[in-house]
Amino acid sequence: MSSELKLMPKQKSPNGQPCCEPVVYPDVERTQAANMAKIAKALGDPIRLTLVDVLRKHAGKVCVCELVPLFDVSQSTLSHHLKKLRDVGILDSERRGLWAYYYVNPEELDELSAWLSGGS
Amino acid sequence: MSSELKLMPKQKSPNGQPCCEPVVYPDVERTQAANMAKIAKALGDPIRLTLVDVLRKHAGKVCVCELVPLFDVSQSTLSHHLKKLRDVGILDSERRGLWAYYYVNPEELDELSAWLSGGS
DNA sequence: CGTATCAATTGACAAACGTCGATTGAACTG
DNA sequence: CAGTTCAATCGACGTTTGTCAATTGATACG
Repeated sequence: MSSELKLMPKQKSPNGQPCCEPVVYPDVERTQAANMAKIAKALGDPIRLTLVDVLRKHAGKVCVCELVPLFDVSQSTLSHHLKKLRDVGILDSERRGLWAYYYVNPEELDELSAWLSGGS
Repeated sequence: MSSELKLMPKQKSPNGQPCCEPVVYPDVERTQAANMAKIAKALGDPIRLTLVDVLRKHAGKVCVCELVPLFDVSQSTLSHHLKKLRDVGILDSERRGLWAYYYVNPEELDELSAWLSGGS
């Protein structure tokens, strides 16, 4: 987990032909890249991606007790995945009595979404 | 790494109030979710995300020898990241003599991109 | 031929991950 | 109060990850 950037290739030419013409450089900032990678990583599990999908489509806040039976994993495992999504900011939660309700923070997906859509 | 889906919460009501009104269910198919999670996971590292960014912006095929000096990691580590991106189909490569050239398979990002953009 | 260069592979290692069962803590019920 | 229920946390486990140095394989040069 790092991504320090340098610049400029060396491009030795054995027979005179260069390996390539133009010099290449990154276009996203290091901090942008790190943030988007963090979001992508959180989405990089089928259960977590499905959780985000369910919560996004639902638009309201959804009780954990409704989410657990959707998956074939234990309650503690699902809680772990919810925590992971909350840790990176994709989800937020709210407690009401015994129950906990989760919902999506849509803005948190915007940067990655924009980048993926080809826009710089 | 699994994500088997069931259906229907149980929704016991201690005092008569249900924990929530509507029943929730996943909207993406299991195989879609698995595929998108695979792509997201591959993008879940700052170096790999930056590699995709560089190659996407560049539009032509880029020599590995130009990519290595952009990052503060060893040549073998970068090769490992490139392989990972190629394994999930985001990148393809082509050998010309001593050099190897990588380029983006843009369609491979479309499904995740569309999902992230709010479209089902 | 022997040497040099680029990129992929191997082997090692610590860190992070996904999963579970068991426990804990909080809040409601009777 | 004692008992129940929901969700979070803990402790353990096997697997995967990111990294490096060293090696290998392929190709080019003299």
